[in-house]
Amino acid sequence: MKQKITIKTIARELGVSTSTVSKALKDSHEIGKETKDKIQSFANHYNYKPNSLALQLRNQKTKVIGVILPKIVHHFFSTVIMGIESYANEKGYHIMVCFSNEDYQKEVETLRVLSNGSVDGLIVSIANETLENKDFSHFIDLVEEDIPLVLFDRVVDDILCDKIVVDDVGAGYKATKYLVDIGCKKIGMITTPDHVSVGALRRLGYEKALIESYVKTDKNLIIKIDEKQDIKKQIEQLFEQNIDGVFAVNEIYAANTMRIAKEKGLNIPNDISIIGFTDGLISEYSSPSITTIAQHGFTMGRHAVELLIERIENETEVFNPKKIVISSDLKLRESTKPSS
Amino acid sequence: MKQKITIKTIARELGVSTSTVSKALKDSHEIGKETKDKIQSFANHYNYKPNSLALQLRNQKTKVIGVILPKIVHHFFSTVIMGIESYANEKGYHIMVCFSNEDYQKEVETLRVLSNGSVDGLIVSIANETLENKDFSHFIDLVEEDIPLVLFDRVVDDILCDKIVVDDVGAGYKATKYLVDIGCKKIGMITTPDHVSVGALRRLGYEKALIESYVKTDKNLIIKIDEKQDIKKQIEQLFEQNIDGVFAVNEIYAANTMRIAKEKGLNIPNDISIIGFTDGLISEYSSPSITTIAQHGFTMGRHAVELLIERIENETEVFNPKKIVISSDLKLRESTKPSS
DNA sequence: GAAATTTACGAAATCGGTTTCGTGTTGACA
DNA sequence: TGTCAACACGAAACCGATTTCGTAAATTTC
Repeated sequence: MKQKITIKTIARELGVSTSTVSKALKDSHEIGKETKDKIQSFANHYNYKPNSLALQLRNQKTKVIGVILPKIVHHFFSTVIMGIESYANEKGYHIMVCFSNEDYQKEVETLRVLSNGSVDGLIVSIANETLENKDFSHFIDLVEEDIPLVLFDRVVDDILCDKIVVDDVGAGYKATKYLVDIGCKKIGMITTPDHVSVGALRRLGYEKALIESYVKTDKNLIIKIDEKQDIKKQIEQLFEQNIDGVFAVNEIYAANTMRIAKEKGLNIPNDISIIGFTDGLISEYSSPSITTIAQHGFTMGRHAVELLIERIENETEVFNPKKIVISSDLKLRESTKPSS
Repeated sequence: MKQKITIKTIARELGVSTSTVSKALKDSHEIGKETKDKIQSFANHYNYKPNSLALQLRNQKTKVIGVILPKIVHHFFSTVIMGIESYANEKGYHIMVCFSNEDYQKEVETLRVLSNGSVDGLIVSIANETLENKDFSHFIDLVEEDIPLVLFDRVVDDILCDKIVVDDVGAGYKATKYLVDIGCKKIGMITTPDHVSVGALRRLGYEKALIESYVKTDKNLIIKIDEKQDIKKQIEQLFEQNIDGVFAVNEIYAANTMRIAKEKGLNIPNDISIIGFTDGLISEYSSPSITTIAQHGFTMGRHAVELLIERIENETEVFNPKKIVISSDLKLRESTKPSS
């Protein structure tokens, strides 16, 4: 290993003290011009870089933001990361990305490890298993330790911290309303189990739209996907009923639905209209392309990190959790009839 | 900010020295049972966590691996990250993820910042702009500083470090050969500009397969996509010729090709067979689903981090760069005729 | 020319741990 | 009873920076 050059090396080599070196490198007026020049050119020549660990320890901050996601192979989360990283970088922060893999234990462990000083704050979207357990003590502890925390997308109210969510109810409403407006009479919904808050909220929007339109809501039209089972089989049940519209809470479900519809010989969008969630590559490139709710992941990421950095840098501020709701848009494509 | 509890706090509170506390917490035999119990239960009660920065400074290692990617909204890179994170975690490492956004300047800057001691080593896939510039001095400097570095996917030989690549030539060959075998007579290729090594290598495989099959290679059949221009328009040129097979170097190009073919009223796979690259969600969910080369991103990530950790932990070992080639598979789907 | 000020630098504390080495107290043994 | 080892703990150095404070020497001021 090549000898790393530190302030001490420079001091020894040039016969001055470390304080002098430190000051010279920051162009302090305390140091004479000659000495300064000598030190600076030496440092330059040997490509001296201050050890960031030492600085972090001294300043008691790392300029690192921890990000914990349930998974990454998912267009929405990828875009959120982009948003986080982009603004964080502007502000001189870096991000440390970890995955809970939807696993409670791994989430707890990751939180524990990251909260020992390696990061200045955390941005988290909660794992499915945790939402199911309803055990949020690891987050509550974090908040009590005054470690800045921002939750996004999958959030729970019990945790006192800033939150960024999409307007899930509104999105569900918008999608369903559109299906009603283009003439769908029997609209199915493909969603997650109830414990996943976003699924539940989108369903509320769905029901609200139906009620408003005097369409009878029917429990059999709502499929709650268990991801541990075969997804296609579960969706197929929906087709036993005579549906002419489907609202799915993510693009995988939407794509699967479309595939099944085709296999059954249905024409999209004439026989059945489909709306998905997440404006990802699948929706864009499948054929027909899928009408979808755009979640603006990049914007969410930016807002999340903005709030977090605000908390990190103004610790003194009285705590008063904010909740930012990002509105979502319906992006019309080919899987729905035009509204005319 | 709540008072953070340190070894010093414990020492003061319990009337012992910091060395005693430190030793007691690691169950050293030097400390008497009573004192140990007292200290341990105190630490436990107040939920003491050793400050990781202090440890990192002392041990001169961070247990963090830096990962720099050109972009993330891309199935292949997402899976690589998963692979890296998974094995890194097993080994007690965390990953710090940054993006170059295909930008030379940002790559240089990121490398500079991460190489000041914040990470023990780096895993990088080179930005397009850098490949175009052919300026790799920032990487070469890194290697000279003895900072462990592993390149993957987009690599260059000038940099003396471990590398993980897919068998791009073999993959191009495999895909093209398959198209020939199912009877395609005029096979187009949609690739990247030459400076992107992976594109160039896959093209070599393509040409090799054609030559072997005594098919004339034709420059007009090869489209090099400029991502700054409209992709579809560039691909459409290919259709001015009478092609009956296409090999695209990623799934976006493949999906676009398929879309254009459909618009032109061609039947897939009967009129034209299409093979893509990257076994991502688009290939899986588009219809027809796309036959593709599976790159095994997860495996690549694992191999990369395995090599890196090996380098980090056995610094003394004589340097002798390894290059691991991951073989790729042709995953048959609906966009190609069966080989029968 | 003595006092006051400025200049230019060094010593030492600090961040939060670990680790080496030293030392006072015990107990065992001859 | 004197010697020596074992035991239990503390002092201090160290990792690599920053920063406060102190102080010789040079310069200015009256």
